Amino acid sequence: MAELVIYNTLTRTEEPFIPREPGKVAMYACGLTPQAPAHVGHMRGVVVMDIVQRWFEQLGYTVNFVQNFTDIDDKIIRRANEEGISTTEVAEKYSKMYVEDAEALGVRLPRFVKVTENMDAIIEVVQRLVKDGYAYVVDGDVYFEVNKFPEYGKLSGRSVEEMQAGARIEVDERKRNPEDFALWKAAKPNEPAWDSPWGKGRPGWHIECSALSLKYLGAAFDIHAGGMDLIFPHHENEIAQSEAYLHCQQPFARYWLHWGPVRLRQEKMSKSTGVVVPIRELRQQYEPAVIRYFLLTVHYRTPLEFSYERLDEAKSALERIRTAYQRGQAFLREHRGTSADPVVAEPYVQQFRASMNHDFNTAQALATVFETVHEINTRLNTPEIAALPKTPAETAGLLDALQWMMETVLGVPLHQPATAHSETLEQLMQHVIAWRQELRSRKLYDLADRIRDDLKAMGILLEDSPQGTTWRIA
RNA sequence: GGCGCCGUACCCAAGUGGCCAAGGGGAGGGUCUGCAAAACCCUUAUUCGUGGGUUCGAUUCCCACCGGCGCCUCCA
Repeated sequence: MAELVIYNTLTRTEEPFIPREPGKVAMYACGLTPQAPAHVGHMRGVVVMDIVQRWFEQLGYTVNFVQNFTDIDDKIIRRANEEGISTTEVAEKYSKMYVEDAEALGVRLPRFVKVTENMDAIIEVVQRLVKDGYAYVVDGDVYFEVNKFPEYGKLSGRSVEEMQAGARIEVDERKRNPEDFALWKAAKPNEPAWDSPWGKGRPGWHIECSALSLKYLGAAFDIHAGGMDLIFPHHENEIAQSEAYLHCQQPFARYWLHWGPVRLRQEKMSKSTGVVVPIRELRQQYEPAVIRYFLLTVHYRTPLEFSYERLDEAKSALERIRTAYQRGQAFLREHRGTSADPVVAEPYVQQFRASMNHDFNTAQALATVFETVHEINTRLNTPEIAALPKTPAETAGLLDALQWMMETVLGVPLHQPATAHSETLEQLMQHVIAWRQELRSRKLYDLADRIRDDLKAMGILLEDSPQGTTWRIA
């Protein structure tokens, strides 16, 4: 289990993964503020974490994966006012959409935790920070005092002096230092508020992730993940307040994993700029498996440029994999009862494992997938090899390996979603194919070709081969 | 201005101090086939932004420059 290497933002190096507790992985990812439909950038994080979870499971770990919903904050309040519904309704509406989108992409859901259901835990952390002198109260607000935490800046690699030099933000006069950040905000009139020792109010953005992750995972948990744009200030602040809370006796989290941004037309996809492709819309245009495949074609830390050309490429590439898998299955149906021989597949599996163990390198792992595909195609394509007695067993082994790589690890289905009328449609197609075959045997090729062209226009592809005609939906 | 990342073929994209610099998409040629599709074979980087340095040897390490991006403000 020790062969996994993870890039840790905290040390800026690749480190062997050593769990806090043998056989177990505790991980936390910063979720989103549910106030708008999720876009492709959000889904990248979701898919990356799903892959991470799946790979840990393949390595034999039991994974405890927690993700938060920031279900109360300024933007949710604004949204609630715009839509004329309550903040709870806003949060529920968009959380639900997010979960649906994630599930559509084949993601196994983490344990979701909400800020509004964990106020006690949050207040408890703030209280202790005030008591221990790391935080101070001003007019019902509570601020964390950055100067009290000497290691501030260790994640993002900047010093407090540098930040002051480059500060562009307006300084709140009530703060002792410009970098101090809010742990608790006093309620303004007509805002949702919770009781606290400092009066009615609600938590600051950073404190919730600290409180929730510590509550559900405990100190020094294994992996804290998020988008790269969260490194500063969000994660930097989380470390400061959490380690202060832990009296600097233990680290907050041990490995910091950050995925790269998704860009659109050379700009980061972001709600605030409006440069977004909502995943909802994209799902209308592309099968979720294609979207997921597209997200895996690049290493998770590399920025990913979104484009429809890339998605079309992903579609073609995935089709190549699926075609090989389906051909292989058809071949095996002619050789019922063969048990899989894993020997031929073994080198591919090993290579795939090595890629995944090297910081979850899915882009590299996909190269191995294609080598496996090539191996399968060659066997089926070469009559002398296909006729060998051992070929069915070896092919079965290769198909098992392919399925394991694609479906079990990468979570990309090898079958397209079944159509609603598949039973009827299948019967109909068999008739169409038979009639067309009749035309072909009478050499009425223009009629046969017209049928094929018409079906193609409908999105149904006919493929003739010496073994007969097959059909599939494009 | 500060911190950090990146620049590999027509496009996307892995990667390593020295074995032919993965893989995908696209394009061209060939095999099979009535044709098409799929698949297979061949071709598409004597070279990894530019210029120096370290080294027996660098695309890979160091420095400078050019170009692109992220963060420094809410952000996945």
